Amino acid sequence: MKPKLEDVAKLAGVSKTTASRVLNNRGYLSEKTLKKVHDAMEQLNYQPNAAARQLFKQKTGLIGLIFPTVSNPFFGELVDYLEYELYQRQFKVIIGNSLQDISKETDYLNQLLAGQVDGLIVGTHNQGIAEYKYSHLPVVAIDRVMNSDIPIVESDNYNGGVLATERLIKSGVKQIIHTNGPVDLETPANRRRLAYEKVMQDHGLPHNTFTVDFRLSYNEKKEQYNKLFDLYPNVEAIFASNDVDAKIIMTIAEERGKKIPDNLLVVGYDGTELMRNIVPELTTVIQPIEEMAKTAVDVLIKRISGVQTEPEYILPVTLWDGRTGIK
Amino acid sequence: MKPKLEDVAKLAGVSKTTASRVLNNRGYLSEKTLKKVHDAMEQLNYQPNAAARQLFKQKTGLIGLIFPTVSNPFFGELVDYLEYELYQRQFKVIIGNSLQDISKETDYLNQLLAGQVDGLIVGTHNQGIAEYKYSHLPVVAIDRVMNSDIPIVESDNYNGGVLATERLIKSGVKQIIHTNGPVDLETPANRRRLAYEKVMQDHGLPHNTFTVDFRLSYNEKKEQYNKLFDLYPNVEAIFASNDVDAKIIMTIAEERGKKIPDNLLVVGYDGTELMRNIVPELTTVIQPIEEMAKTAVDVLIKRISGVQTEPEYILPVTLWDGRTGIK
DNA sequence: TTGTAGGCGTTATCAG
DNA sequence: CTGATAACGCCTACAA
Repeated sequence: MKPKLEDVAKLAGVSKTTASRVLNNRGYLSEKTLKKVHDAMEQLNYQPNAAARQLFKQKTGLIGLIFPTVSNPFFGELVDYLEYELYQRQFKVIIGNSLQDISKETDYLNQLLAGQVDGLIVGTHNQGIAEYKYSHLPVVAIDRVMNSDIPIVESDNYNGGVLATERLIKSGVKQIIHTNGPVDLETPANRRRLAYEKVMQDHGLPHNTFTVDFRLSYNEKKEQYNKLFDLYPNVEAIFASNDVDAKIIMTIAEERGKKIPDNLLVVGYDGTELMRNIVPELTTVIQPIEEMAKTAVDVLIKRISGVQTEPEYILPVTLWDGRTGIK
Repeated sequence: MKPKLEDVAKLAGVSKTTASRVLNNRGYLSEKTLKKVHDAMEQLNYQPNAAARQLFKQKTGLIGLIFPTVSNPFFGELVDYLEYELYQRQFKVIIGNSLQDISKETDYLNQLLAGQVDGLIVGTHNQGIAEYKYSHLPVVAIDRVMNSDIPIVESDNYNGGVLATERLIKSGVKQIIHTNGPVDLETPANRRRLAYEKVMQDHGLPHNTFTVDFRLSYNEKKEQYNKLFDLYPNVEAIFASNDVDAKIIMTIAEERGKKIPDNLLVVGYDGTELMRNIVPELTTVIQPIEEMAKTAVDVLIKRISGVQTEPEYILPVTLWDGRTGIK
């Protein structure tokens, strides 16, 4: 059905080898055969078979991206930039969203490690993935601690925590709550919490972190955040773990009669282009998503080519100073 | 470096054939060899080579997804569901974001048509893609007209347009503007415009559609929407082409001193989970994203198995009745 | 400048 | 129950 190189060769009246040479511009070809072969390829609408090439070359031209879900704006934008950067370097991208299933990450890994991809960029929240160890596949982690062999690209979470907390303290509020994922997850995002705690302590203020699992549905999250307000009725400010949650918190606060920023200050985290454009009033910490993507791809390509890389790449964050973080 | 089946066979003291049988649970195996081979596989941490399999089987287990960008919540959620559905059926997913480049779509296509994938789900906004014709690859389009051979999965855009327009008219406003992409793009989304025009006419009201290209950056879009207000200073309501733009319009309106909903009604389109949760006040038309993804995958699988399919699948929309659409 | 032959790793057919 | 062999489509020594 689908033409192969041999068909092209036959039609052009040459050997497979010659046809292959034309296909890859290798060696010396006479103008005449060049044209013959090109014509034949066109006529048959020939496309070289990817699997055969991969088998021979021992590389696939594919990179696997494993992230919780592209329906979250942060990961959506990150994956978008990653795909863009990789495309520039002739790589295509296989994506796996691992949020729903804990087993799915492992499953993806096992399959991808089967020589299905030339490298992996990972930013999942699941844990205990021993599989990474067993592979010699180049891997880069984004905002996620895997193991000592795997380089991490991350934004400056500690400084982000400092910026957010200090912004809130400046308005003179005392009761500032931080929301974050489970502590036991070994992620650089935990440094935001450390920064928050340190800054609060330095100012002689009490710190309280309210834990909410990433994986919860929107309704479950709303329930949790309602509990936050029940638990801390006098809360004056919230430093949320991400912008989506920050906005949900704002809505709940308003439902409960709290005006923002008068009765409650809110600072988010991530600062995606989307959120900055549709909720510009939200004060937030901007992660340099494009830079993170670029760096991750650079590092991965280096690893693929066997070049040495650093264990950690920390990129600077900035504060988006909206109306919700100051009064 | 990486062990192959032959290494496993050698270690287990059997032939490649037997090892392959164990790997695929095919035919009769004695308990003893079964164990031997399994042990060997474990010991070597064997992973079958994907390219070799693909070459032999003539299928890749991959589906290509070509969409404008996953950083838009609608496409993000859609891709998320598509990936989920396809994973359930043992397919992995290659994604291509074609928004930035016009040539990128063509490029992706050509590469993917090279037997790199077993099927394609397409939802781009670019046009004039002749390549689809030349391939016998199973393709399904989402909300996009390709050519007569390619089935379309879409939500009921016409009814969506009716719901949105009628919602606005109910509040007694007269000057209702609709925003949409370029008319010349042959997309089912144009039916929203038709519905809007028809409903307005039926009510004896004037209709005006304001064209804004999808591909514009956020800043360019803001500029455009500012022009909208300059052009129609007395606008009373806007039926926007999507929720993100609707929210941007709301922000601009408020900057210009218009209170919503008192001085301006706004209805969006898409109704993603994200937007319904972070901007619940926005009245919008909900596209059944999950159903669309399921249907698209069903149809694609049918096509791959050579089963006949309908030319068009239209799924019902619903109205999300927020505070911005009524006064 | 062009052709022949063998191999990339897997699976299926056909004997045994 | 198990093993040899050919084939999937492409690419590159090596020969001519």
